[in-house]
This record gives sequence, structure tokens and C-alpha cells, in this order.
Amino acid sequence: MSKQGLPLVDVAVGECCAPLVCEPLNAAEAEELAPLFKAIADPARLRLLSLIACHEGGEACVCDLTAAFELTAPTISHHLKVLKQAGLIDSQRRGTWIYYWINPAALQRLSAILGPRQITGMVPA
Amino acid sequence: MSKQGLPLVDVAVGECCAPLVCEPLNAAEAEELAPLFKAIADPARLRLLSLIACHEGGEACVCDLTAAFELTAPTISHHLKVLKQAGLIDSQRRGTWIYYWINPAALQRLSAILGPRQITGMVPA
DNA sequence: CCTGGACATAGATAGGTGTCAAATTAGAGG
DNA sequence: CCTCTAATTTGACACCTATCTATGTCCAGG
Repeated sequence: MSKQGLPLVDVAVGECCAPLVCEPLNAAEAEELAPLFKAIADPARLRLLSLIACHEGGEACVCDLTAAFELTAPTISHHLKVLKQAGLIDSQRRGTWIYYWINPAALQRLSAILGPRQITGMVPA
Repeated sequence: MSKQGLPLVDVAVGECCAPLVCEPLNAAEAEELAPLFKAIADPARLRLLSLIACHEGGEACVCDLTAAFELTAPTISHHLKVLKQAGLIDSQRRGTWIYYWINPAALQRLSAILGPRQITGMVPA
């Protein structure tokens, strides 16, 4: 991995593999996990998630989001509800507008299930 | 590639964050990605994926898989087809049995989209 | 060339899902 | 209180999907 003599150290590297690959998911785990993936398994919701995450301040109001789609406001509202019920985003009303932000832990959990390397850092020795 | 004691450079390290969080997904990317997530957004398919990945030799025949479910063989066959069409698994017939194995790259791609740190290595500058 | 087993495909059906228009709730500001 | 705007809820509809039974295909062994 590292080259000549230079002592690099991997920190918190998932040496084994993704949970999915380490040991078989049992039925209960699969039933619990599937709805989370189902929540992101839609083009509109994927974009919503991304738009919210990338928006300045890490949050966006519905009007920001609706403008980015060809969809009607009720449809956007529906998708936001699905994401929220899955625990992937959260929201708060502030005055006239309602702001949404993502739940990074939830996203990271899904990532970790699929991905081999769950890395938190890497440092020179 | 590496020199002596030069500054260390992270290669392909997602310093920023997950692609999803770095910049907004456009409509086309979302349309392309969603079907992949949809393929794994089912309890049976999540378990199938996991069972195949964990099976010795990294591959499993359908009979191995069917035995682990309450579902009928055609239903399992259907789910395997969905996973295969999404490019998440591949298969080959060997004599009487058909063997399935996972496509790690596809899984890792999905993981990388959701997860903050996608690390592939580290080299000195 | 049959037979039996492994697996896939076809067809049918119940339930789920994305979308919209219309109606509803909630706050801001006269 | 009234009205305007932001956002959600409701109800309807077309479409998709998970599952089953029944049937077809492919291969190995007699």
C-alpha cells in the first residue's frame, strides 16, 4: 500500500469488508434496512437529498427545492415526507418557511452496509 | 512515484464529502442511480446479495439461496434477475447448477455515493 | 431417448407508489 | 378580521411490483 519506508498508518480501516459481505443478513435486519434503501430509490428523492445536503448552511426550505423540479409542490412534499419518515432528513418551521436538513448518520449507515472501506482517517506514523 | 520525505498526499480521498453532498445531483444522474438503489431496496434482494457475498467461494447456486427463504423458486429467480439486470450480480451455468456472485464494484459505487469518505489509498507527493 | 431435477419464463392478481388537482392548515402583514 | 403566500393533506388514477401457479427449458444419468 504505502511506498518505500515511509510509515503510513491506516486508521480505523474496515479491514474485513462491508457488513453485507461479512455475514449474511438475517430476515429481520433485511426487513428493517430495505425501507431505508427504498426511501432513496427514487430519482426525485435522490436529488432532494443531494440538493438539501449541498445547500448553503446545510439546509433548504421547500421553496428552494420545488424550484429545481418539474414536479408540483404536493409531489415534492410527498417525497420529503417519505425521506423524513425514513429518518434520512429532518425539518423545522421557522416563520413562513419550513427548512429541511439531512441526517448524515443515517446516510453513512447505509453507505457502510454496502461499502468495504469504512474509513475515518489516515495518518502518517 | 513517491519521493523521499515529501508532503503526503491523499489520493482519491473524499476530503469534502460524499458525491451526494459535494454537489447537487442533476436529473440525469439521479435517473441513472435510482434503479440501482431500487434493486437493493427489497428485503429479499438485500438478503440474496448478502447470502451470495458471504457464501464460500464468493458464489452460490440458486438451490443454496432458495433454501434460505420462505419464498418459491420462481420468486427467488425473479429477484436474482432484478439484481443481475442492475449489474449488482452476475451468473454462470456450470452443469446442472447456475452460480451467482456479486459485483463488488457496483456495490462500492453505491456506497461511495452515500458515504462521506471513499478512500482508495495514500501516496507521498 | 426418457426421466428427473434445477432453474427460468409466462400469466394472473393483490397491493404498493408516483403524480396531480383540489382542499386544508399555518403564519405574516396589513 | 382579511388576505396573501408557504406548505401539507386528501382523494383519485395510472402504473409498477412482489408473489404465486403453471409451464417451459436445459442438463445429467440411466
